[in-house]
Amino acid sequence: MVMERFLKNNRRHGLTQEERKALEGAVSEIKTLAPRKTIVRARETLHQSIFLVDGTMSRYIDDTNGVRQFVSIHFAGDFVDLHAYPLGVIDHDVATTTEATVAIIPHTSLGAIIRDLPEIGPKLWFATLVDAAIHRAWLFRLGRLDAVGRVAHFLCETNARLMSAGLSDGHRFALGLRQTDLAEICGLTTVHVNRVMRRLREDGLCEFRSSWVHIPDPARLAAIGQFDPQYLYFVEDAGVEQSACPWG
Amino acid sequence: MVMERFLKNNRRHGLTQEERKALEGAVSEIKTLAPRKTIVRARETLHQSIFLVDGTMSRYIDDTNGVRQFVSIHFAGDFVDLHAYPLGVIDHDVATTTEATVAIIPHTSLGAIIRDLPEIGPKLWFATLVDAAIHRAWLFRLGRLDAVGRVAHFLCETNARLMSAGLSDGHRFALGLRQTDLAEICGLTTVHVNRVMRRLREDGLCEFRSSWVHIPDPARLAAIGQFDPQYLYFVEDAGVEQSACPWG
DNA sequence: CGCTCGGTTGATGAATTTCAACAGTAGTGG
DNA sequence: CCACTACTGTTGAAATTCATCAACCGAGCG
Repeated sequence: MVMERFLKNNRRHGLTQEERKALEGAVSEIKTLAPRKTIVRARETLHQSIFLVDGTMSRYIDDTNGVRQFVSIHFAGDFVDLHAYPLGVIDHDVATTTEATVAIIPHTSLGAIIRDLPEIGPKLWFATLVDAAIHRAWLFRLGRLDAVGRVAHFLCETNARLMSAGLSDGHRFALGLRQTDLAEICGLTTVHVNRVMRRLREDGLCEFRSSWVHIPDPARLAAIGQFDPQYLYFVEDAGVEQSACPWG
Repeated sequence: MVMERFLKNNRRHGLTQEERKALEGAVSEIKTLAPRKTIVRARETLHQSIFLVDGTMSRYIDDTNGVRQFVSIHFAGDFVDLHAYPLGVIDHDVATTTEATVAIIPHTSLGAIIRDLPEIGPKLWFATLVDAAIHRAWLFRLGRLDAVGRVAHFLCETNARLMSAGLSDGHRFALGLRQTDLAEICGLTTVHVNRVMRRLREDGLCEFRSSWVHIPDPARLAAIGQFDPQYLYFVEDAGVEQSACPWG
């Protein structure tokens, strides 16, 4: 049951029972990682990828003064650095934020599975491209939203992703992030994030207390953050014609 | 010779002669597109992808007021929306910036090629993941650099990419972008980009004249933009051990 | 000539950072 | 139980960056 959440919500790219079994059979090790540890460093050549079973992890790039920019945040069910398989070398660091349970999958095993089950390759490809789509949404967030909008957008995205993983009821979820982390995600200072959080709290838009987040009115928060979950690719729009992708 | 530039600079993922021929044979149409036209809209289901033979194109997301954020810019040799093949539906708009010559490749043909030439799939996957790595660099740029740094970083990246495509000598290149475009790339206003350009000009770091860019001292500009081209994945570091990727 | 488009400049104000200090909470050891 | 420490959150004041608004310039072109 280690990978039951992987691609769970996608009709078109969901895994078959056989494919899921094969992936789980490829797990070489399951381990628990301490919180706030860097697991992989930029420029490393990787021979394995990390599937996140429980907890949260992040990917980030530090500037020359050590100021950090998160480029991704991952929850249970995410294949955190699957892109290291085709890329070989990685261009950013990977770390835990909370304590995390991870399944390690060697790239040699991945290669074997992809050869044996030709339909799984494009599904893995798809999974890495959803990460890219999320990158694009983050670009929009940083480039075009003000501080309140950025935080609101991130919280909406997180709520949507955690809902899809069964980890949010749509209004409330646990989140192992500090205000400092929000700052490093949203390209702001900690001080300013603190002011933004107060503003959201006073406006009844979001409570952020002791790692619990409560969103009374998700629609209103989404409006402020100009959030539209389409880029998360959870479900195909009903009635939309399928593309010609032979693996579709 | 339509696709000669594609993956040209990558030793590990470079195409074989046979693979290149197959891709070129899959081209259903070559056409010239007028500048500043939107070619694909977000949420469209695509049955073909665009390979850019000549000119420049962009991908962008508009906010609710129509203010634009570029998420990607493409030059000759880029497979602009190859990710539409696994994704099916696209999460952003695609447009020309200059007049552009493009080769259209139907997804059905792509599927056939990938079935026939099993080694090409991972190379295409790789190409889409380099785009994702560039997205991450853009996130760093928007999140952690000030206005001067952002513009400097973008110009360094563009110089590096155009050099790799044989379109820059390392100091000078043509660029069909206005200051307004730089603003939409860097998350700034046009007015502020103008002031940044003046500053760079006065400091002898960059001339930006009538679509020509001149960079007298790329190293100094790179320092200001904290630019490190590793994320472009042009060449593998010599001596770095290869990953276990069976397609490597 | 007058139009349009892209670039340029100045004045002003708002958003955000910076620096600095302090508060609350939990853990730890005496 | 208290003192001490460490960590996260909170607040204030000042400085800075960047956006906004408005005007003008200069080249290209009908």
